[in-house]
Amino acid sequence: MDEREILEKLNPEQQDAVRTTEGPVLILAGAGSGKTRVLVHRISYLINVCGVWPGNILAITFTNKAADEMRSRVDDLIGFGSDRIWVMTFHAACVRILRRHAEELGYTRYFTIYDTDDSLSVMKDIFRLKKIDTKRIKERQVLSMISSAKNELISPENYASAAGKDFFSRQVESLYAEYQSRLKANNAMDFDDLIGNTVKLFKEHPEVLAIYEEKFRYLMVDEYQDTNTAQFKFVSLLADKYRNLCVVGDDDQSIYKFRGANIRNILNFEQIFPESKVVRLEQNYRSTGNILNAANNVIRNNRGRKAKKLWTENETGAKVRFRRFPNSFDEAEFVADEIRSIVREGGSEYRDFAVLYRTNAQSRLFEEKFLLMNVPYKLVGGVNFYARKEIKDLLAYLKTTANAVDDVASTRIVNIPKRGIGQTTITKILSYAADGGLSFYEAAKDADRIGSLSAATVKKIRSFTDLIEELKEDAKELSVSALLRKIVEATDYENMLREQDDEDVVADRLGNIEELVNKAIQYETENENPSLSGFLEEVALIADIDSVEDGDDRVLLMTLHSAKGLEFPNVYLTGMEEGVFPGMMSLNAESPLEEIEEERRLCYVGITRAKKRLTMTAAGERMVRGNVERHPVSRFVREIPRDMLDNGLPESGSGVRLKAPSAAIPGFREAVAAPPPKYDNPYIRREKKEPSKSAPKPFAGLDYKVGDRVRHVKYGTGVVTEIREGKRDYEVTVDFQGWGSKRLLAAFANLVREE
DNA sequence: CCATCCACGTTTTTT
DNA sequence: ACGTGGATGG
Repeated sequence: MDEREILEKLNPEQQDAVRTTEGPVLILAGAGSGKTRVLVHRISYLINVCGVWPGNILAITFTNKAADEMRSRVDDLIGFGSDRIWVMTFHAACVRILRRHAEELGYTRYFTIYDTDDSLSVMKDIFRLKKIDTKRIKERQVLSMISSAKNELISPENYASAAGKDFFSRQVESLYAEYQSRLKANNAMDFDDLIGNTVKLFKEHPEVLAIYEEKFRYLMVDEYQDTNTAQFKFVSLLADKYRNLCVVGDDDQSIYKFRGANIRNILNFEQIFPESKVVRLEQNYRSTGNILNAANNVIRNNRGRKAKKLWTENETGAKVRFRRFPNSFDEAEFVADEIRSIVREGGSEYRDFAVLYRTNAQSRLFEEKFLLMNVPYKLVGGVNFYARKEIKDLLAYLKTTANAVDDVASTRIVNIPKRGIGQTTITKILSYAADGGLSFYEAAKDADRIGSLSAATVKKIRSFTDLIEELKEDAKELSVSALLRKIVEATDYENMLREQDDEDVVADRLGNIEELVNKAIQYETENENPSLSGFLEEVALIADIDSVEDGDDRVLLMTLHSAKGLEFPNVYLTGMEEGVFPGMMSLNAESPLEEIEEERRLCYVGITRAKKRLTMTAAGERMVRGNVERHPVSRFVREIPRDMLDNGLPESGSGVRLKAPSAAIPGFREAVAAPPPKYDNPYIRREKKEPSKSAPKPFAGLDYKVGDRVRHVKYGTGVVTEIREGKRDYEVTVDFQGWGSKRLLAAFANLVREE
């Protein structure tokens, strides 16, 4: 592939970005402006035109999915030698470096990676030991402070000087120190350590840094706006010598401040690298004109951003739609129902749709309606697959087998299945371990030397250590998947599940286990030298979004955060309400202005996911943590000029004809026409009136009313308890004898009034 | 040591 | 509404 071929499919700015190979480059890439395309072509240009050796290139992303995508596009474009390029996430790259140099930092190369759950159990242990009252500080709170410190490269030693000398900071400081020493004793690193320890390695061992700065002469960082201080340091250390650092990002899509992302990394790039060149990619190839306009109108309300304006040559397309429903059930039903009808009409597939929301908790309603309406969906996020109990149990067995020093893993499973080893015994073993400088597992093997344990208890412990010893032997010959099967069998895991869970839960968990075995098999076939620790590593760094495959035809349900980097023909942006999105946390924050700007960027990300059609929805009422809340329409909706929105109000000659006046339900569909918002108090309840339930009045087109007895073909007879106006039909709630309360759509239910 | 029941707090977002 | 963790009793 020659220069002309590489450049011919790129616009002038993209070409500029690709051809600027030397020195620091900042590529400001708006949403949908083809930044992955630029990165991939730039790699190809480096190799084919500049003659760079593929092994000298490091391309960093945040998610495995992004890395996989870039890898496969690079493979397609380059072919030979492309496997020598490092295309991976920050975490994966750091792990790879750390494995090689773990000894320099006092770890072994078999160190384990702790997820947040593991960190939590370590911290709980520390709290127990130090007898800290969880009423005053919570483990999670301390962990998040530690995490922020690590993101800023603040070590336990200099924590106090950074945070202050008050009692609280002192306490966190000592907890941080204790936490860190435990991780080290367990030969474990948490996510933040992976970055932080690599930076530490580079700083303390210049000879190691020399290897990698020599190796990675060309660095590329995707989603640069999301880098934190530690990641920035990692990159700048590597780039310091040759200065061929190309970062790609969009300050308007910075949405990870909460986990330490430092937006100044991108805003100040030109100050930090004065000789840098800036390339702006502002042509959008993804969305229609209307969608892009909406996005521009929302994001322009933010201060402190790099000036830019996306434009497109794409068609204007349909107006962005906004619909407001009486409650969140109706909202979910509308979305499910509409997707189903559109797909049934033909021309679209389920995979063309995504439903986005602010928090994972909002997914449930959609799941229920989708299930009910037989719309295939895939839920992304929520409880991570690898965070499920059964998976963590089995992984803990694997971890104990691979790295017997990992106390978190071994204490987790010492009594799974029940072996009669309780907290008291564990504490005794742990204190023996502490005295002798041993790990929990080593101490357990010495059980007969622990005076305070009875002979019966020693025997129970023996049954555990014998099993682990056996597994260690097996691990030498068996594949990971075979080892997993062996563990399931030896622990009689299936029967254990049956004893403690309901039938359907058991089926679910067994399915998950089977899936884990499949992952292992997949790992074995995809890797040249599969190993137990290799598998554990891969599994530790995986996120839920990574499992989204193009193959299956389903609607995707996910948070706005998970959606970053993806695109869909049709997008539903749901829960557009003050207090939901922007979330109440941002509204009540110390510096709401800043936080709301972050929410607005999130909204911008959401809008720009849509290619053809964007629908925003809101609910007048929704359940939040068990109680009903009423929220006004999100300010983000109002930031889109009214004439650019299709708000569903009957216009001349178009719109849905309502069977009953919409005024029957206050606030319904009136949002856009409502008076301007009062920004100072988003919680004003502007809709005080409840739909009157006292006097059941007949609804047009129905021959029954609340209180009537009706007959249903499947459920028999029941009493109508509620009738509500849905999007295109009435929603009737009926209390059936023997079936309980059911919510039905009048048109489908065919209810007949009983005399 | 274990099973069961109740109270509590929890929720942004994720590598 | 839900899950966790603590208290209680077996």
